[in-house]
Amino acid sequence: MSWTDERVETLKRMWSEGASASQIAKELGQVTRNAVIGKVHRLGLSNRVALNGQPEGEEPAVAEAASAPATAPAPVDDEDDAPEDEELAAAPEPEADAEDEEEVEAPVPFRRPIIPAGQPLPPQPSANEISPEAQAAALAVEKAAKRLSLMELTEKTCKWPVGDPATPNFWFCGMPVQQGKPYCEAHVGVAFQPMSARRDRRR
DNA sequence: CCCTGATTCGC
DNA sequence: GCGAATCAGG
Repeated sequence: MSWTDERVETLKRMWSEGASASQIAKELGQVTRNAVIGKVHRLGLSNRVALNGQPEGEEPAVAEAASAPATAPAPVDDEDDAPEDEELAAAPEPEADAEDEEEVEAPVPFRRPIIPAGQPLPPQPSANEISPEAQAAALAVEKAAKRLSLMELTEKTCKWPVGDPATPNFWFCGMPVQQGKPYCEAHVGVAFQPMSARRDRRR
């Protein structure tokens, strides 16, 4: 497969839309994400986000606006090609944690100590040693959790158990796991408490 | 371990 | 020009 005009166009479009190299590669097919990245660089449309200004000497310099007297048909009134906008290229940043908590003392709603058969539950940290922040985060996630059954769990779903396993109201969180962890971000937060944080937390 | 883009260099 | 291998970061 070679870089036909059509494929290059698709590449440009998706890249400008913020798609990752691997996503683009999958869409195009027959190419790897490395090929996509390489092409992106050769096309000169690299840095979607301008974040530099450091050791490397030159870089901004020229914007060859009219330096293409070659056989290239002059693009007339296209909205295309405007490499001058330095201010543009705002990276979509879906990071938004609206944490409005005045009462950090969460009343610990979960935890149902009644064990059906006598087998110990998985090492759920007792509520009194979870940091309030982590509790709040977990609580928020559990409200929006996917509520998966055991059979629906995969390597990529949060395996945090919620509820009493002996009742129909038992389910697993199911949110996207944090890389390498069995839980989502919020539940990682309650599962892995730093020693310093859980130290001396009275009930 | 999963992913991201950046860079290098033989082809 | 191309892209696998590698690097560097999250």
